[in-house]
Amino acid sequence: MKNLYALERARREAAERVRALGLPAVEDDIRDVEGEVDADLALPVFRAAREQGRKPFELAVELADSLRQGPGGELLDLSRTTAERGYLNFRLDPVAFNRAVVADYRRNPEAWGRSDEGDGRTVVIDYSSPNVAKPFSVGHLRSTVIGQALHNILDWCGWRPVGDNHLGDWGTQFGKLLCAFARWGEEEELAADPTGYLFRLYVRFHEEAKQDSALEREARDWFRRLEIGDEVARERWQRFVALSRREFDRIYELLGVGIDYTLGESFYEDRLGPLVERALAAGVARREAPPEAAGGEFEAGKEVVLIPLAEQGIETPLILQKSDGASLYATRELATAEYRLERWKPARLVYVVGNEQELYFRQFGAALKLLGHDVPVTHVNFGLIRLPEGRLSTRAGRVILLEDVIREAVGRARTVVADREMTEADKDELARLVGIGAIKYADLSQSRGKEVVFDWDRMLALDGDSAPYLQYACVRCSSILRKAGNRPRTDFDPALLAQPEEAALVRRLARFPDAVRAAGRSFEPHRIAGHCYRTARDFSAWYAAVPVLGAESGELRAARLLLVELTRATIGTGLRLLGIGVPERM
RNA sequence: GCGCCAGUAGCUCAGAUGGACAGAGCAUCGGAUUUCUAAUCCGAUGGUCGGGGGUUCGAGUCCCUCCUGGCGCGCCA
Repeated sequence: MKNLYALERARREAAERVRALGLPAVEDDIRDVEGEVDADLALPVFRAAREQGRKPFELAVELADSLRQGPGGELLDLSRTTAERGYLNFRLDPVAFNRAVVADYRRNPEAWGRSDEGDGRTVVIDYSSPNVAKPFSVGHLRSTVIGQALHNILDWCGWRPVGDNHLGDWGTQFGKLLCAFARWGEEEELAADPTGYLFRLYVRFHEEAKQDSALEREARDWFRRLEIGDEVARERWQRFVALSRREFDRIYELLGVGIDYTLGESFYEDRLGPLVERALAAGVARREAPPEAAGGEFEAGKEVVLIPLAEQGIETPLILQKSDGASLYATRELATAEYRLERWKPARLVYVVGNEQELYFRQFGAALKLLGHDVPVTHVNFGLIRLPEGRLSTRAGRVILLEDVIREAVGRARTVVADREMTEADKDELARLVGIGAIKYADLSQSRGKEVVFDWDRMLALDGDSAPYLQYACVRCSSILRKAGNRPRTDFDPALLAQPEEAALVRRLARFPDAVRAAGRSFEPHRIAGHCYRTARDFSAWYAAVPVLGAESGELRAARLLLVELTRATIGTGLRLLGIGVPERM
């Protein structure tokens, strides 16, 4: 038996009542109403009217009349049902609704907003996935922050999420790095500043390769040596990976991100050959000489292994093996997917990867299906972060280091906090929560798909629609509850919450479970961010208008204290789902 | 050339499945603090939703077309 939240029950009730009058209304047809319309829930009857050959206006009036005269409702005050311009407008019964919302929360305060949509099914989420030997830039931030939020959200929606950090620790770029290191590498410099130095080598490689075409060939050969297990290549590669991972771990620590598994591309190395053979044997893949145009750097006449996808409506085939026998990103991805399917038996695979890989993921999904795996693949895409002067490019050395952003954000927050009455250590901790929260919120509060032009002031906003605004609302709640002794009374009637500002706040809070579900279904964390922001706004308005601790009666005070607690639970949970922490004081 | 994404207030963005007069933040202007934290609240100014057609009782949302920007299109990841 599912526990439905108050708003769902109200919608169901409205739909049932309408169905009882002979109209095929579904729960989803009932809309939440907000703003100046004089209603809480509404049903447009235009379609039904058309099917019955009636005028919408008349039908709505007739329905409203019947409902008004019919039996009373549970959560709806049917006596106040009205019709207006083709809409059937419902009113909640404020007494019953307030009680229901409070009861929903009290049933299990720790699980407020949870649902069982996922039904315990497993979903593997591939996110963060930075490349070894490259600095962690703000570009990787999006995948990391969105992925972690989705992990939390899907968990709250009843899924069993498995996060997998698919480290870019294999591929041609390592050939380049090994080549560069063999030519110009200095052990002392590597020891002094591992990732910085590797990055400089990588940039230098690309600069010199413009002049010297031999370098590209040399790099490919180094990667080939790595793949066949050459000892020098192996040893150096292992060191590069270890040094980078240490660096990444430090950044995840700073961000407060913890990913369930970190299995790099190299982990799947021994599955690549068999995968290609199997694809060939099954007739899914075939050998083919690449078109002349793409030749040049490769030996003419040699064949690649590819999966043709024209029948799937994709003109570009997916190449599994280069003409020199080396593997590709796609080969490793397919092997990775098979491993994940075997190990975790997921009902869905999710990839938090940038927009630019849209075509690739269509190819990947089609190829996976051809290989006999029927699991749905979701590409959770997001827009590139770019600078006003152009896109970020590791090769061109045009990067913004995440660490610099963090330092700047925490620094700005620290300035605001400077004159607070608290210990220096508490100020540091607070600045960290606020600064990092601001960075994450800037990313998670807007829809994923859009390109982002990097702007310090916008990313690090500390007022308005920002993380600190939400954190502040929570802190005010905590402060009130602390002063009330943190011991909530339960002997009051939630129906006492009848001021306009608190009625609005209760309705807002009641929508939280919907917001979480919507975020989970669409893989869009910003739906939760938006809801939390609106909640904080409603709370702040209420806070300014209505006294809590100084309420006229003990019972009213208790009721309002519960509203404060519920607000904190809502915004606090929302922020936690987004991976943003909340301080005790600000 | 083909494909994907985007174009909403001066700036940055919300507007899921088409629904009631298009909403926020910032900026600008004007107010609020002997009372639970002013990182706050209240109010005002500000939009032919890129242009043009179409479908519909109803379009920011769907279809067509054009314009602008970004990205992608067999041996990078």
